[in-house]
Parts: sequence; structure tokens; C-alpha cells
Amino acid sequence: MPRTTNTRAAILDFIKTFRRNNGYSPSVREVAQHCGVKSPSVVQYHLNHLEQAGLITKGKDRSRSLGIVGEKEDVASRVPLLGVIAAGQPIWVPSVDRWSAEAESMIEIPPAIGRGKRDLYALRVRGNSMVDAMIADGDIVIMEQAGSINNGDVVACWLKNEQEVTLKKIYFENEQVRLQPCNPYMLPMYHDRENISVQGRVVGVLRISS
Amino acid sequence: MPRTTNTRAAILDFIKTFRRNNGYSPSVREVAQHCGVKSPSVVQYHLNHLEQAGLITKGKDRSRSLGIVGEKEDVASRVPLLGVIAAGQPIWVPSVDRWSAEAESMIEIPPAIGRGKRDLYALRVRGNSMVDAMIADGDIVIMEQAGSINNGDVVACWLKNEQEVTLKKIYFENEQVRLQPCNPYMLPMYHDRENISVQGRVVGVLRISS
DNA sequence: GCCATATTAGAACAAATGTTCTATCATAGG
DNA sequence: CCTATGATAGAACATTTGTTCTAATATGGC
Repeated sequence: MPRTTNTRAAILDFIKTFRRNNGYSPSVREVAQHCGVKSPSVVQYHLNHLEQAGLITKGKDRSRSLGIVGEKEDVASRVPLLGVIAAGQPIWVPSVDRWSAEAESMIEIPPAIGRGKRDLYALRVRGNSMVDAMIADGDIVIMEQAGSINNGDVVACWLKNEQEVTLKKIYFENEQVRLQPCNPYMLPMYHDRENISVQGRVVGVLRISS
Repeated sequence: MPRTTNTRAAILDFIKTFRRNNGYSPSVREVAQHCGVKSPSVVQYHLNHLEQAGLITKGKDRSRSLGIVGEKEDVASRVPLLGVIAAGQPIWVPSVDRWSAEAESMIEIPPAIGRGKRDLYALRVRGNSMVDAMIADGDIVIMEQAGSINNGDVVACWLKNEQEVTLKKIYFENEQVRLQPCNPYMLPMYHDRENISVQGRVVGVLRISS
């Protein structure tokens, strides 16, 4: 029967993937296990050939020292973590240029969140005032600077009368605005247009449990 | 006599340099040798502190698995999106090797979520059965394969009698287990130990709003 | 069929390696 | 002075890991 897949290519591919996922290289036995090979000697056999072919590098007697020749790093999306969002106070966004912010305040986000977006920033949520938006204490919300707002967008808006900021789905209806919690078991609220000030659009939420 | 240089900083610096020069990380003993330290335990001592300070990552029992946080490689942490988690059915994790998963099913996560973790995978949440865990329909939960579970961990557990899977904080109390919703306004539930089967530990949640 | 070559298995070994434990020393604070 | 804390050493242990050797199994050309 024909060889289902070329083992040697599979090994090379696995090393690349593993390195990208973990930041370091797999061991010989890990390669064997994940490439459907039963013996480390087989991997060694292929590694020697791959090295001779100039496709990988290998440190003698050194564990996890496999290297991919010509490996390049890809950049991830990074946004500045600008401040805190909490009930009872408007979102505070410093006037300094957010794109020259310190590296310490940058956080990396899944590219899927920022894809096609511009002028993103992140805010850390403090308190449980946004549980009805399914946002927990400590969550990080990724915001897009308020441009055009469409019905159904999740936005952060400042309620002037209530003196609080809230995150809800927004729907413009006649003279009023319907703010619909993301939690489907909760009821919407209605406000006059003059009472709300949209601060930004929520494009994503991150929660780091532990 | 005054300490010539801060050993801990020297260790961090050496790891960075070594990785840049070699493409992989040094071993504990190599660090010791190049940083003027006589014992691997001293390096271990400082590595633990560096990890706790969030400056490096470290795979447990894995040689040369040191990583520098914020370094380009470990910027793009990727985990396989393995399936769907929904009420009324156990988490389905395909038997195929998750590290040889197709590229299409890989998603990138903020490195902060995966820092120091191993064997992560992602599941997409279907339905509103986990609103009490502050997890919405369409969210992506990042799971760690169930190893040791500690009190307070957010876990996915399968309730045998109820025939449903739920995401809650878990506390082992006497003969019972307390499952505490992440939503602080909801009440805990108590179950017999035999009724629950921990499927994994939640290490993060992603929500991509639009 | 026969043979050269490529590939795979399995075992076994030696070295490398992460980790833990105990002990020692220095320093700062009360 | 005494104590708590941080830092270092050394030893010992259990795994992990790279490597080598031999044998078995395909595969393709003749």
C-alpha cells in the first residue's frame, strides 16, 4: 500500500508547529509520538537526513535543540492597555498619543479580534457592574475608538443622568435608544438620546482566569 | 563585599542572549556556569522567582523550555480549536493528535493566557447555558487539560445525573463539591463527588464581538 | 525471485537535566 | 543580640533525552 504521508515531511512540519506553539523545540520522543512513529531511533534517522539536507539544525547531545533554518518570527497584534473602566466614572483615556505608549502597557490580542480594525485600545474592567454584559471583574475589553455606530454594536456608553458607564448592545429606535444587555435573560433599558454618550465600540473581551 | 551584579538579572539576560544566539534555551546548569553560580539549585531558585514575576516561562520537567515573555516567538501562542462545548452533552475532544491539527483550526491567544501552561486547547461555546459563568454564546474558552485541580479553579465539569456540562468555580468541601458560579449574584450548587467529572480547567475566555 | 536501499522497531545505555532537600552564610530590622 | 529573609552550595534522585546498535520489514529495480 502507498505511504499515507511522508514521515520525514511530517516530522519537519511538526517541529515547526511545535516551536511556534511553545517557543521551544520538541524532544525526539515527542516527535515520534506525534508523528505516528514508534521508535525514537526512527526520528533520529530522519533528523540526520533533514540536517544533512540543510533543513534543520541540531545540537549534539543537547535536548530540544532542534532549529528550523530560515525560521522567521511573525508579529502579533498589540494594543495599549490604557486604563480602567468602572461604574460611576467615565472612561478615562489619557491625552497622550496612545501609540507611543510604553511597552509595558501593551498587551497582545488574538489577531482575529483586531482584524480590519484601527485605533484599538484595551481597558481593564473593575468591579461587577457589567455582569449584565457578561463581563466579569478583571476582564479586559478591547475597544475601538467610536466611529460610526451601527445597531447591534456592543458599545461603552456614558449615561449622564445615572453618572455611570455601561457596556451594552445599542439600538437606535425613534427618539429613544435601547440598551440591550448581552445576557439574554436580562431586560433592555431605554434612554433618551441626549442621556447617552458613546465612548467606544467593544470589539472583544479577554478573560485570563488564572 | 557588595554583590557585583544582581544574579537574577544576569540570569535573565543570559537566557535572552543564549536564545538569540542559539535559537533554543539553555539548561539550568548552563545558566549556572555562565552566571558564576555553583549550583543548579540556585538557578532554580531564581528561575522560580523570575517566573512568578512574569518575566519568563518555564515548562515543568521539560529541559530547555525556558521562554522570555514578550519575545517574538512566544508572542503568537496558538492553540487548536478542538470542538464545541454545549449543555446536554459532554465535551467532545477528538482522539486525533491535537498538535498535528490542521492550521485552519488553530487560533491565536494572548500569551498571557497560556503563560506557563501546557496542553491547551480551545472550545467554542454554543448556547446560553453558561451565562452564570459569565460566558456568552459564541465565546471561546481556553482549556487546560485536567491535571491537578485546586480549590477555586474554574473548571468544566460533567454532571452525570443532570447530564450536562457546566463551567464553574470548584471547591472541595468534605464529602461534597461546591460549584460556585462566576457571576457573584448567583448562588452555588452542591453535588456529590461521584456526580461530577472534571473535564478540564478554564484558563481564559475570548469574545470576539464583531 | 533477488537484491540494494529505505524505512521502521525495539532495546539499551550514558549523559543531560529538572527538581527537591538540607545546610550555610550574610544582611537588615526590631 | 536575635530573628526573619534572601541568597548560595552541595548532594541526591527521578526523568527525560539523545544516541547507538541490531533486527525486521517494506519497496523498487533488475
